[in-house]
Amino acid sequence: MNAVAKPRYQQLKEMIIRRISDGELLPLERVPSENELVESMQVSRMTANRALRELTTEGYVERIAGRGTFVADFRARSHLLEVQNIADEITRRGHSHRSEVLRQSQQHARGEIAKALHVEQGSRIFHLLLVHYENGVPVQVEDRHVLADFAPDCLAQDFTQITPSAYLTGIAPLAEAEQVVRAAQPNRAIRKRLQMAAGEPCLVVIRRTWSHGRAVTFARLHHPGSRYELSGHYTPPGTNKSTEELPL
Amino acid sequence: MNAVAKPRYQQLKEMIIRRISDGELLPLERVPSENELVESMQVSRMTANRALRELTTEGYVERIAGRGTFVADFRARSHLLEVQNIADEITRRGHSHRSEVLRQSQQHARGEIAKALHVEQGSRIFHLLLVHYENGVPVQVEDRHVLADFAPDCLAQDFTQITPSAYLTGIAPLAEAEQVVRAAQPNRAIRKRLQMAAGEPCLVVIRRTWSHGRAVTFARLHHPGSRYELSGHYTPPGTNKSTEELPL
DNA sequence: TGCTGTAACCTGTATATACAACTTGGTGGA
DNA sequence: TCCACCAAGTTGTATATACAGGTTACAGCA
Repeated sequence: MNAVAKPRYQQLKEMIIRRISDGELLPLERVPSENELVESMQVSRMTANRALRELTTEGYVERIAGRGTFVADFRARSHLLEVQNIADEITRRGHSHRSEVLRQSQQHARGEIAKALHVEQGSRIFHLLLVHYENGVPVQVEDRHVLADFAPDCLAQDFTQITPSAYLTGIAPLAEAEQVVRAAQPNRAIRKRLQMAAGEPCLVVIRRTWSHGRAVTFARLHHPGSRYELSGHYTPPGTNKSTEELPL
Repeated sequence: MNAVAKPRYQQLKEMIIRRISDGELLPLERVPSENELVESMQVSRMTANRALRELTTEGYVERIAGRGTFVADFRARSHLLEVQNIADEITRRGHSHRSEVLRQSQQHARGEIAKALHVEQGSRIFHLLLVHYENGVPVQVEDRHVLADFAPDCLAQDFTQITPSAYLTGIAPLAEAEQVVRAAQPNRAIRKRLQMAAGEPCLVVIRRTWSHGRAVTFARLHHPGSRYELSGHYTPPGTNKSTEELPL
């Protein structure tokens, strides 16, 4: 039952990973040098070296001789034409996922939304607005509308615990999806939510999903262009070729 | 132009990887201990430790405190119902692929072969017999028949450089494949080629491939049951579920 | 002003040493 | 015979030290 003390170098690694996951250390930001860790953490330089070296091979940081150690810049990658749960996608990369709910309200469908969901103007729908974070860095603003009578308990959900995508999949199988991908300049609100630099474009995915023959949800997903990409997967019938690994 | 000397620990790693890839060190066999490397390679124990430690995380060896370091046992895994080039599959795992050509001759189709390829008894076909090695360990005996008029220059190919699968794919797209998987006891010749223990079963894949509406090749692939498995991939329409990671 | 050299700091590698914990085989006593 | 104990060998971790080589900023000189 006694928890044996974890090795010192492992503690250092976990401490740094935590600071990255919490967003305290942002991509490209400087990580304490070996000598700084020697002083602040009371370890030998070789122990600090091992911790940082392993974090390098694990992809958390990058090291440049003569300059220092920096949080690795990651570029998220998703699969074109596959319905993805962003939380799964992020954890599959070994990163931490967190989401923030900005809006979770009932509305009446208007204009574009009503048209996309094939419902009458004024029909009851739920509006969700979330920001998804990968290792503390925002990677997606999810702006989603859901047919109210498809998911009546939508307002009672805690979407920091389960993503809307996972929640909706749990209600009924999502049989068909249509998505459009485009690049666009974000408005000020989106740019702020994604902590994007001025002039940086968004990758926008617009997705409509059908269940039991009904369009049930319509989502606009904004991703920061510098940190996200989609890759395509093409399988000719009977062969095993694919177009993975698209160039950036 | 001057090649700077590689680090000592890197030289050690490459030396050990080479001995594994050459088949000089077989799976589960003992690798020199740190202290033995200190003596034989004239390095400090910490350097030997780093080399062996990194080989562990890279999957080449396994270490057991108090016992020693051993070449990792690998169990090859292929995808069910996907036409695979075994050389690609092996190199994708980071292992080295080598193949040995045991037979490359012209024959006349008889019985089962003629029937499988939908040709008349006595039609000209080529017969290929190869053994594929992963890190020096045999993992597949490929017994293949190819329609002669589909691949007229088949006898001129060097199949140690390009696998029959890759060569045939290069001639024409393989549009359709049918495969049957079964477990069977190998005959003496197969057992010897695969260096299998007595009583160990084979996983046998029997594959027929069509191109341009014609069955062009028929292959029997024998794998040692203890070192090879297939995993299945199932994707319901419109969703993203899969049955990867089948239990052994 | 512009350039050069240098000091300070950084990572990368290598060694010697030390102790802890685990495994195995053998020795010796009950 | 059986069991307890110990010695030897192994990996795992931690430290102190040393030197090589890259980068940056700044002082000082032309």
